[in-house]
Order: sequence, then structure tokens, then C-alpha cells
Amino acid sequence: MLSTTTQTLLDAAEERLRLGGFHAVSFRDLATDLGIKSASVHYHFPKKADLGVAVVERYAERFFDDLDARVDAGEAKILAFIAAYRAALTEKNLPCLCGIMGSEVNGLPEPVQIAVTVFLQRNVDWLESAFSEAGIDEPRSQALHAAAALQGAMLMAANLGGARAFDAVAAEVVSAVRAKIRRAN
Amino acid sequence: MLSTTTQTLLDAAEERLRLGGFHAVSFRDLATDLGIKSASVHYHFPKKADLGVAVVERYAERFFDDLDARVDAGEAKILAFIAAYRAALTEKNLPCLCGIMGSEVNGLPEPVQIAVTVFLQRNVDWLESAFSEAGIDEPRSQALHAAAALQGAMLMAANLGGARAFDAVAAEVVSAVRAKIRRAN
DNA sequence: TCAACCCTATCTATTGATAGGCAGACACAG
DNA sequence: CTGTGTCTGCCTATCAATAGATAGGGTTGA
Repeated sequence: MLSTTTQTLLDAAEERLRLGGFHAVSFRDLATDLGIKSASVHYHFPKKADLGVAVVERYAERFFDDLDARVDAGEAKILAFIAAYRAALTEKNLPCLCGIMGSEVNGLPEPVQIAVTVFLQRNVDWLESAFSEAGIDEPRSQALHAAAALQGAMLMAANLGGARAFDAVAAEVVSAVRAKIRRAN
Repeated sequence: MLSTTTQTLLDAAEERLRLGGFHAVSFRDLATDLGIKSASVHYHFPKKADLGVAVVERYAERFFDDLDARVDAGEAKILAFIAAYRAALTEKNLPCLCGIMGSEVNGLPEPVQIAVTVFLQRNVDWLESAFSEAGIDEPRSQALHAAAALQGAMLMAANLGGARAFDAVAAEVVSAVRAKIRRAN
């Protein structure tokens, strides 16, 4: 079980990460956020890479838990996936953690890099399996497309029109999937 | 006219930027790349923000010049756009500068932030106008979708399957556009 | 002469990281 | 109940490395 401080630390780190990326997060800023000293942050996360990995893994877990819950609740898988992404964006009005970190992947400590790649890969795999179940042809391409479009949608949301931009893209993704389904029948 | 050193500096800065983002670029690294001292880099770009803006603006100019050339050569606009993105990616096997910087936009100096937003906005506008000319309905949404998908494709290319991943996404974008065209007729 | 270009030297801020200490909570032996 | 040891969580103090930035001086070529 994670201590309260550890969790609060992860919260603060995630927010700063999603705002400015990995290099924009400093132990001192986090310490200030919590009203403690930077040395105390090192107590919870010895190296910055440890912190990075922990944030990514918690984010991934939360995302897929939310996704599963939506599917269990009966949503169509692709719609559930889109909704989960939108929720991640809207929750704190911040872009996807792994979209951010995926962009700077070449500048990350290796363990963090791996955690990010794993998350993105898992997204694509999940979608591929969903499309495969739905009988759509070339599920891999379609999965890459959907994941890419939604990540890009977050980029657009952060830089241009906000959540509205995300929704416009999401609508097109749904439309593309429907077209694929029609063609498959 | 830009001096040789200035241009080489922009080259080095662009490469480092596209690898690790704005914060991963330092005056000292750039100086080392060119075999000069960091103080000399400040001679060409007094502040780091100046450098950032210059890199983005040169990148934008190059991109749209390339795009225009492709259109003049008779390529269909949407295909030309995709090809231009792919060329940007393949050229040095590096993701789009503005995809990277768009991700960390909240951590950038304001002038750089603006330059990035302008580039992304210009992309969407260009696509919207292209789709509009083609008689596609909801050209704005479609433009956002295409831009988002291609930016996302670069993210996937950088983190997962390389250029192949980009191509898979690009193919789906084309397919989505064709579906829209069919529906419009 | 003077402007372009690069240099040395230096400043201040910030960063990740470490060593070592201190207070409270808690368990356990006497 | 009491003393003892231990663990947790935070602290102070301090490094070395790296950052962006500036002042001022040398050199070269038009």
C-alpha cells in the first residue's frame, strides 16, 4: 500500500509531467507542492527514473481499469476506448501522459522509456484485438490508426481547440470504423 | 541571408530538439556540435527562445515549401500532405518538430509556444481548405482528424513500429477520406 | 576603421543526488 | 509499566554538474 505522501507525490508529478514533460519536473518543485523538502522526495523515489516509472505505471493501470469498467458496463469497445481517452483528457484538462512522454522518449531514462513504450503498445494491442473480434479486416492498421488519431487529438486539444478538437477527431475515428464495418459486410 | 554558422546551428538545434524536446537542447551541446564555445552560440541567438522560434519557423517554411512543390507537381492535395509528413519523418528518421514541441507547449517560452501553435493551426487550415475544395462535408473535422492522425502516426513511428507504423496510419487516413468522398457523391 | 565572429572568464540559478541526524510510532523484553 | 531497539518519514547541509546568460577582449577580412 502506498503512503499518503507517496500518492500525493505521484499526483503532483503526474500533473507537472503532463504539463511540461519529464524534464520540466524537478524534485524541488514537487517538494514545494507538498510542503516538504527535496531530500524527502528522494526518500520516496531515490532516482528520478523511479518516479517516472511509477507515474507511468500508475497512469497505465488507472487507464486500463477505467477502460475495463466501461466495457463491463456494456459500451462497445471502440467507443469505450475513445471515452476512456476523453476522460483522461478532461479529468484534469491535461493531455495524455504517454503522448507527452512518447514525444520525448529519446530523452528519457531507459526504464521510463520502456514503461511508456509498453503503455502505447498495450493500447494498440487492445484495439487490435477489439477490431479483430468485430471482424474488421486489417485490424492492426486500424488499431494503429485509432491510437494515433486519438493521441494526435490530444495534441490538437492542447494546442488548438481544446476538448472540442478532440471530439471532432473522435467522431471521424468512429466514422472510419463504421465505414470499415460496412465494407466487411 | 543566414551565415553558415547560423544555419549549421539551426541544423544541430533541430536535430536535438526533435530527439529530446526543447529542454534537452543546451547551448553548450550545440557549441560542442559545431566545435565552438557556448558564448558564441549566444552571439547568433541571444536567448534560447530566439533559437527555438528560429528553428520552428525554418521548419515550417521548409515543410510548406515542400508541400507546395508536391501540389504544383500535380499530386492530389491530401496525398501531397501525407507525403510531406512522411518526408519530414523519413528525412532524418526523426518525428515532427511540432509534434514534439506541441507536447511540451506548456513548458515553452511564450514566443516559441506561439510559433508552434501557428504551425499546427496552419496545417489544419491548409487541410480544411483542401477538403473544402474537394467538396467533402465537415471539412474542419476531417482536417483535424487528418492532422491529428498523422501527428499521432509520428508518435507511433517513434515509439513502436517505425516508418511502417506511419504508413499503416496514413493508409487508413486515405481510406477515411475516400469514404467521405463516396458519401459526398 | 569597423563590423562580423569567436574567444576567455565568470555569474547566478537550478538540477539530481547523498550523508547524516532527529523525532515520533510501535513492538517487545524485562 | 518501562526501557530498548527499530522503522518511518522528514530534516539540514552540502555536492558536483549543468543551465542560460553577460562583459569584455582578440582576430580577421572588407
